[in-house]
Amino acid sequence: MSGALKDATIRVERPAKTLRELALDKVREAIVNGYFRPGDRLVERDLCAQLGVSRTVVREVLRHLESEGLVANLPNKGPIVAQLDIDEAKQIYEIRGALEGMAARLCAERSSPEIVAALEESLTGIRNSYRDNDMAAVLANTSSFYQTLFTMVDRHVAWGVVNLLTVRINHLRSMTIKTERRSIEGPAQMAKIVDAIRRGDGEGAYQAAMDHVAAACAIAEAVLSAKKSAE
Amino acid sequence: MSGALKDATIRVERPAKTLRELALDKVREAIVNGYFRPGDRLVERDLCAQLGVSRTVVREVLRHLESEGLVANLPNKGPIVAQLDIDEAKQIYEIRGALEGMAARLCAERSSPEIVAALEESLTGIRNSYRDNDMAAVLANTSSFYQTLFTMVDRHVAWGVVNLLTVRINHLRSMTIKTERRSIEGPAQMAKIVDAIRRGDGEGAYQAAMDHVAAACAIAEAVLSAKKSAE
DNA sequence: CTACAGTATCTGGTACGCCATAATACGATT
DNA sequence: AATCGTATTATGGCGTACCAGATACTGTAG
Repeated sequence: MSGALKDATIRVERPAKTLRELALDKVREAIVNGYFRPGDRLVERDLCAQLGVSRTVVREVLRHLESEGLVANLPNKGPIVAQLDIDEAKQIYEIRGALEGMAARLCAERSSPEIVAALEESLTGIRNSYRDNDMAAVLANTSSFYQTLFTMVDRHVAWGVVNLLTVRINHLRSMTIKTERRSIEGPAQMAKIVDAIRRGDGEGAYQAAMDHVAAACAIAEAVLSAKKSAE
Repeated sequence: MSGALKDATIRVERPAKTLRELALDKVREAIVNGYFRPGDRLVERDLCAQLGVSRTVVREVLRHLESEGLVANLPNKGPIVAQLDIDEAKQIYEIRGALEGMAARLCAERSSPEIVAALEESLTGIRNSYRDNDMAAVLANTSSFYQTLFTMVDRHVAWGVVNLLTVRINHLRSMTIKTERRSIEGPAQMAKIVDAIRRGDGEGAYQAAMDHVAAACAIAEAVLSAKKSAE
């Protein structure tokens, strides 16, 4: 084989996604962005019709979402969209704080121009998205910021955990970022993380990451209790 | 209805476990305790025969284990028992350290006789199990120790995460606890956690928990590299 | 208006069948 | 004999049909 043609060059890319994975993504997205509301029943045969797939696939998808914590299963009644109570949300924020703080500290300890550059790119993305009032993009870029934080120090498992937990509080996240002062304070707090990493200040990065999550948690708590008293 | 007969008294207790859950437990256990080895293919129809359930159930179980990280799915080849590489194991220990440290700190901050008593009970269980050379009991009691740590401060979500990650390194755990000095050092390190909690020393409890996990990680690393060079 | 029986709905579970793909074995052609 | 193409097999992916048991609903009889 010609040396000029690397294997990767001609490799045919196949979607390779199974129907199950497609359906999983669809349903997860539908839950996350509120098409299915918490407490809604997820009737298997209805989902079959809506997704255009068989019950076999739907059931596997529901199992998967169940183990992700997005779907709860009532015995003899069937699956519903999981309710998120305020205490659980706080716990999730707390865990995120611990893990993101850990990742930030690691980034600072092995601080490098690449890490800083990658983080600043995400941060710029967030600022631009706020400027354009594109909240979906804010969320996506925020995720990307944290993903960078974890993957730059090869903490894929921790990132997986954070990601898993984050989908469960996604609708909270979309509410917190819309809060008035969040568009200023959020990026400012993240900039503090990056600064500490640039300085190689592990403890500072840890604290800054914790502070950022704590702020998000506080807003979420306010939003949730306001929503509850409104009901 | 007679007041003397409380509803709960006559309630017929049903397993309430679905076949799926039973099968899930069986397969998970089979993987965890080594009946299926890492890399083994898990052929659906074979599992049906071995478990005595239908393919639907088996498939749902495999999906579930996949999202737990115990099973990996090779495209166009099917599910295999996930391989655990050393780096991933280290990451899992690191996360456990962060979360168990967090829980220990919380326990210390709201230190109470109940918490201390519950932890000491588990600790005694561990010491007795070591004395009796019952390694399965050591594992169970160690889990119970940590479960207490988390549930005493109502951190069920974090406990769930730790539990999820722990099954993936279970065979490592069973190797580390068999190590010579672990029977002395392990309980000693855990006693330090309890002491710090008794004193209400949050930082000390955090450090002690981190140290304990770090020690386990070091042993696991040694075991793994020894095993690798033996191959 | 209430109690009860019947009915519809839905999940849990099973069985079976079809198709696509990958690997392997086998046979034919050069 | 080496290689190429084809048949077979193993297996996963997916769909459908069916049944049992629990629950929710509904209409009717008393």
